[in-house]
Amino acid sequence: MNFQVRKQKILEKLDQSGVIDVKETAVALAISEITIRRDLAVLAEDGLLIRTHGGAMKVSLSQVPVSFAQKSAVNAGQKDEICRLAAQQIQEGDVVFLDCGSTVFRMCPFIRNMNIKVVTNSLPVINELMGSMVSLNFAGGEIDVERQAAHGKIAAEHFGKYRADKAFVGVDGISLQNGLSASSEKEAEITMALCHNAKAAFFLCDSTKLEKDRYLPFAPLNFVQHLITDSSASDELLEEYRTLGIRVFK
Amino acid sequence: MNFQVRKQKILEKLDQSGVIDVKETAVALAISEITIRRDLAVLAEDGLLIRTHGGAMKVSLSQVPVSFAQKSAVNAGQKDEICRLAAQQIQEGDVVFLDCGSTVFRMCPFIRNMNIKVVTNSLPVINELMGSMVSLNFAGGEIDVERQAAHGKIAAEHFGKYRADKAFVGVDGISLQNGLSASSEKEAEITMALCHNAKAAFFLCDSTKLEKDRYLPFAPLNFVQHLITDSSASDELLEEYRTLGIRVFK
DNA sequence: TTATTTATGATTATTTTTGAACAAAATTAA
DNA sequence: TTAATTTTGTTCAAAAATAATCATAAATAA
Repeated sequence: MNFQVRKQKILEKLDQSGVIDVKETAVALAISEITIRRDLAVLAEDGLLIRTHGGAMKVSLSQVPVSFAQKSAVNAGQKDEICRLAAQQIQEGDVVFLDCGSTVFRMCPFIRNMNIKVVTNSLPVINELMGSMVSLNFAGGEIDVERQAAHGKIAAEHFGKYRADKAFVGVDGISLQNGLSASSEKEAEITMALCHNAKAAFFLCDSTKLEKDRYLPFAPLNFVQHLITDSSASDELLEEYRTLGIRVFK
Repeated sequence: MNFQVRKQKILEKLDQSGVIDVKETAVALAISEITIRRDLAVLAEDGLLIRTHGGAMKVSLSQVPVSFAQKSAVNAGQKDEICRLAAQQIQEGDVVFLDCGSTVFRMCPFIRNMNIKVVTNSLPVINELMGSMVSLNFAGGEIDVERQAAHGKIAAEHFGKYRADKAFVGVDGISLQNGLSASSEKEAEITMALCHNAKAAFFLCDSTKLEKDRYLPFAPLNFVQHLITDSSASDELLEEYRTLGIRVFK
């Protein structure tokens, strides 16, 4: 086994477990420890890993986290439908707020080539739009690892510093009776911040979330101006929303 | 069997397994090793494969990673040395500012398992530390795609909202005569913002940047309290920095 | 045909890679 | 802290691979 093969195996193992051990690796690759050490020295010099006593640790260079991409694949068909509609509302030159939901994340492919400015608290959105035509602005603050987004007072305040033409927010729950509801205070706070500082707010809501209430109601239905949903939504129900003055896209 | 036929077989085998071995190939093609070597030399010359000691590998296997990772891998050995020293200055519970340079990025693996709070304007740092023990806070603002970081007034102000125990910033240039200098105003602005709001500022500077001036001087040398460099730095030079009251780590 | 070029193989010197031994350095345990 | 253990760096030797050189066989041209 030559160096090239060993290099592959070492990096592969490192990528899986994060750290490796000289002894274990020597046994695994059936080669002497001194050779493993020399290999690690070369790889460390190339910046592919960081040498530690007795082994090495990885420099994970995965720019786009995987977990979020997987989650956003749930109900992909319906979400894409909604996102296409949402993207159609955007015009060149717009300043757009995007929230950190998995639905809104899927708007990215549809707006990549638009000459617009996006302000968002979502790291996946930033990562996804990096290198696109879109000019980016991130709402700073404490990072919520699970949601991969900035939350809290500072993040909410950030949106207050800008004035957007349009805000696009995902909806956790909406009902005729109780209006908007969220599964966490963090979500609700950011949603309100986005909407207050945008000329128009578009609520993205796939049909499974219509007439669903979450534990925290945070805004009455008349707060909603534009609602975007998918083709599976019941027309009778949407008509009821329309009679309340909400513009519904489907 | 002529060269054309052998070439086909060699490339085919290489495509299947990724790497090949001179001896095996010689046996497989029933031809001498020296001829195989000559074949490989020709193919390597044409860029169809990469010659290794004892064989060859596919071109795709030797491909380098993405842009920021590439940059952070330059002088990786020296940078890691510096970063290890830098990480040793951090204590559990600290609030730490990290800037967006490629040197500071390499601190990440050393602080992953620390119970600290990191405030940074660097997206790679956030991505790298996501899912670690570290609590994260991103300095929002306009995103500079090239640097993969937030810059400008808003980002600088963000650091002003917090008080850090320690700030770690990369140095573009430093000299006894002209102090600190940067290659862009953006860099300088963020550096100053970090340092002003931290109890102690550590300047990370590999030995190649010592006594180098960049086009924009932005702070005198007495602004520097702590300087961290690598073992290649000249002791006589560092002594001069020390006599000026700077604490030098090496 | 013969002369010339080209491809291949064998031999040997050189270089590269690998492993072993042991002192130095770093880490861990006491 | 000091002592014990582990890991690493260094030096050297063996093994493997390569490059250089020359010789032979095959293909090509005159």
